[in-house]
Amino acid sequence: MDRPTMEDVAARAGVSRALVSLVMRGSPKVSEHRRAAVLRAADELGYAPHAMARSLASRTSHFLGVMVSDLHNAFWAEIVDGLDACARDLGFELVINTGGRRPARERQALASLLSFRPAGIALLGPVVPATAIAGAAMQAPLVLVSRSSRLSSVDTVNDNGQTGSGLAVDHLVSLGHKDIVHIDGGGGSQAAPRRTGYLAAMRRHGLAPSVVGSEYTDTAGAKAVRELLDARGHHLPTAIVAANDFNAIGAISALEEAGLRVPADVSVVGYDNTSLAALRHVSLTTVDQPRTEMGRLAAEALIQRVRGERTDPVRHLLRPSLVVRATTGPPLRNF
Amino acid sequence: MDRPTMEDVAARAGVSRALVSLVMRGSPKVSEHRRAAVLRAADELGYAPHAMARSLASRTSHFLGVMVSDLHNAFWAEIVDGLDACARDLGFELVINTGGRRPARERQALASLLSFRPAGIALLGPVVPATAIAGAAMQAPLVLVSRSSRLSSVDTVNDNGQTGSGLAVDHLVSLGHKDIVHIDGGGGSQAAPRRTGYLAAMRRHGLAPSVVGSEYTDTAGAKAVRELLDARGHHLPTAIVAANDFNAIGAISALEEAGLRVPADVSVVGYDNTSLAALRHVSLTTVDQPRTEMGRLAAEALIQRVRGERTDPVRHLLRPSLVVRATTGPPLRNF
DNA sequence: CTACTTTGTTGGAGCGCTCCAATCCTGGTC
DNA sequence: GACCAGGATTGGAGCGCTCCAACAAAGTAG
Repeated sequence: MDRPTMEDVAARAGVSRALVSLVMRGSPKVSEHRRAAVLRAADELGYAPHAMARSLASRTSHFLGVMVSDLHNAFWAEIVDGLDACARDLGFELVINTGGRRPARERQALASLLSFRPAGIALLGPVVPATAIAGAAMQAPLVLVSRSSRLSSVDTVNDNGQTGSGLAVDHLVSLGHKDIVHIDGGGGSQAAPRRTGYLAAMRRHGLAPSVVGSEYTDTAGAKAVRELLDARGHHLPTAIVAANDFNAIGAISALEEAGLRVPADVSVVGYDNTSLAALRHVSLTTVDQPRTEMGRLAAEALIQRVRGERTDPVRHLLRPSLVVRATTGPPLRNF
Repeated sequence: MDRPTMEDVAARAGVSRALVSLVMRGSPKVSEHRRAAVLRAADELGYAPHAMARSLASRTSHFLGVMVSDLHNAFWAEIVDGLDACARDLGFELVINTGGRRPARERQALASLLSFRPAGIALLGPVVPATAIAGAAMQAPLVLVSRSSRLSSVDTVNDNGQTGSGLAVDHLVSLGHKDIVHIDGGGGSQAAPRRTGYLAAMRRHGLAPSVVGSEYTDTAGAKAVRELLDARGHHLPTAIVAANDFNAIGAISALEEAGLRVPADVSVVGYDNTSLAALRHVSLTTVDQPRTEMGRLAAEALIQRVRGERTDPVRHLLRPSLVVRATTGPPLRNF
């Protein structure tokens, strides 16, 4: 398992170690003759550069550290796709980590990422305190996805949750709904703007808003609906704007268990357009965040900073869009 | 962004660089007095060790490279959980990568992981050719999850797909089903043993097997059912053993669209027990792989090799279990 | 034919750390 | 008070690489 070094390659090719280094970095100032010899020697020896030694010596690195808050949620996978595509185009690799949405573990994960001295750091939906982010931002260029910050040293990429819930409400109103309830995401990330957007849209349409507290899980969604059923009796709303897709699916289950049909009796809109929503069995009307684009913008922002092309912070606020599927329709009853 | 080095800490604490190194590595042979001084200096300077320099100098590393074939599939997230928990216990960190199920990209991802000289490598459901795996195994201890290998230098962790499908068939037979169809996963990983297990179980029960070719997606599952409907007309099977959960959900949608009820008309069993299956709206009877355990065993096997405690390959073949939910029941009709 | 570029190549220093042999202290012992 | 064992501390070499100044070789111009 003792892998060959540049020295070995150099010896075999009959050149100096520095020349091998030049070849490995694709320098143009190497004669074709020598380049071929070095490449052949490297190949014969099974030589592959040592990334650590390289970045130690050059005091730069060509990879970005990415901390994904939750590997279980495929939502982040598409952000990573965008991040990866863009980073790759610009000559960077991705090194991923996770903190499992637990602040203490995320802190460790962040420290571990930092200990590799990446060119930059992307935090996807982190739950660590702002001070930890500020600390990390002092060590490397940093971009935040799905979380905002006022620090001038960090860039952020978010979708406009306010606009998103607005789209959901507008859609329902245009179908003829008037009694629309919002099941909210509690303290979850982005729950606040979604709630605000719902309230603003209802006000804009001259309708009375109604918010039920909940969380980003399907069981919480089901629970919220059951509470709604208990509280409102037969005066159920005709439509629900759920906190996110999981929550929406829980809500739908509870509605169906109560003998109500979706969308005939109650229309439901989710948020996030997870792969779940697209399943034909679910076919959820939902708000889509341009995830790949978000990842791409995050990588771009990060690399601009890495290259020193920009020092002012960038705040991307992307426009979500509505994906209409089978869980919304005109209200068929009038309680 | 010029971070402090050991030299800086040493200067501030009034000791030598070597002593700082000892403190950082938690050596017992440092006086409490000095240790405290070093720690304080490090804290004041915001010093954090440079993982690369450390592993370059020590020629060992304390992290494991993990290539996840597909970040979109939460299945792997739980394997990573197990891997992470065990690795952490034994003093290792995880560095994650992905190749998006594309052989070329996975190759790159593997090379990139290797270039960091990790202590070991875990490949989760890789689709790269066996030769690439053999090559990687020469560079670092390697464990394969959800993929088998005959190489004596690599360890493997798999669930017993054959047993798994057998459990599904047994369950259905015990409910009274006789006409049980298997929708298979085509060339997908683990599709073959699942098919074999189905065939063996049907034979064991003296029933006639019937396999429909398909893939690991919900649209493929739906398509397979529609083909079944077309081909069999009113002679539909009373139960289906699907390739995996996604496939099962597609199958259920297609059945429902055709006016059939699940499980009243047709029972459906999935495979993998993804978080999807547990959603109350889905509530799919499925075969569970002990994922966390698989991750744990993978980490354990890897670290044993890293430590040189073992050179013989280990082949873990875990016993899956059946999770009965709402998509299976006794057959209510006799076509 | 000498002086000056240009192009290709090289040795050496050094990145931040670990590891080892050598050194420096203590306190205990006779 | 000299001696020693043992622990605590240190300088130096070196990990595999990059970078730079220096240099050799081959043109190019005067």
